[in-house]
Amino acid sequence: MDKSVQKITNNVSLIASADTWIEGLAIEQLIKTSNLPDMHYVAGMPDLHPGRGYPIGAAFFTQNKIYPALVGNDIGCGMSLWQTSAKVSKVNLERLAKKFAHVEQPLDESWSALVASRKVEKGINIHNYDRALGTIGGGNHFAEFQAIEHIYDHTTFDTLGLNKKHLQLLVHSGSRGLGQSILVEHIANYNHHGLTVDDKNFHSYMNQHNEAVRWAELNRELIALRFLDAIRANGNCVVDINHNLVSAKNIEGKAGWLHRKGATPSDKGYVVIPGSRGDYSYLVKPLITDETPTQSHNISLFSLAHGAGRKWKRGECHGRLGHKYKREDLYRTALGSRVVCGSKELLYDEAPQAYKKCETVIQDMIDAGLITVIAKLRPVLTFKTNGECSA
DNA sequence: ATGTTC
Repeated sequence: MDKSVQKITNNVSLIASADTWIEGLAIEQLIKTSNLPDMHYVAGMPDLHPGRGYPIGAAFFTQNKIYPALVGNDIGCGMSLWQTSAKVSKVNLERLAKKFAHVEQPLDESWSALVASRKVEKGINIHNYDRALGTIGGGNHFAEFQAIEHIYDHTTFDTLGLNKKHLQLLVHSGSRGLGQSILVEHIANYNHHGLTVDDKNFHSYMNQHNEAVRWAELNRELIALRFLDAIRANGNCVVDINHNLVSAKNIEGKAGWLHRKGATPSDKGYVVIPGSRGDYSYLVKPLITDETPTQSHNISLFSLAHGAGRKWKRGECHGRLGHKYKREDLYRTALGSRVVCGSKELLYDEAPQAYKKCETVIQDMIDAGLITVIAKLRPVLTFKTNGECSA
């Protein structure tokens, strides 16, 4: 257990074994962030990598203020896993790949009634970003059909309503332009100083943030429904978990605010930790929950990795891979899956080579006593974008 | 990450 938990400073821990690659700049950013006023604990996950000033793949605990810049622009970004009714045995990859011509367009009128009622049910009153609702976006966002590669815990697998004969659908997306607009407005007023809990705008930010989280959840739901519709299947949501958000939390008896930036909550039930498009994803059971005796909640801050973690920066991947792989080489992966990605830059930026092997990240969390694995999922078809310009 | 880049 101890070999996968590094104590970086007095209040900074890192969930990673000594041989897991973590970029030096990411550690520097982690330490720098731990020195912000009112920062009590910081925990880096094994997928930690550098971001713009603050690291990605980490959780931050404050007591009397929040830092919207730590959450970032993609408020509510997360992962949802759906069990579909589509049979794995009937998959024809090339036929499947052609079914998603329309999924980046705004939802048409046939969705209006559903969208309107779901917005009311989720308490979403904002309408400015309706055109983006139900769309994946760019960057590392995707929708991926998967198949079960191996089941480690059959009881839990069955209890969750999963079926290995049928495809799963994993959706990674967030709050699109809505979250971005909330962060931009906040930074314009407060720069990176954060908001104290008694600031007149504290509740206003939190209300906007919470609405963006619900908007992102609805976005993933609509993306999943539209991908299911495209293949004429139906499905059920098995897990949905946000990894970019700030929420109230008690840590070691202290009431405060837990920021997660690319950090999956361990106190919200089962979660999926996705690998790159050429790697397995893992359905896992978090072990540090509100029921766990308080031995060391500040070590992982009720958080887990949100993926395999970037190894290479965005923008440098084409240069690193271009001489070895032509564009056509990247539409299939080593696991036999198919990739739909009309954007050349995204095709390279999100290549499997740009990410760490997910198994090392999973193993670090197992060794740290944070998770057990329920099932391993294999990518079948990853959808990024159809067109060059929409990414 | 981003109704997408001046």
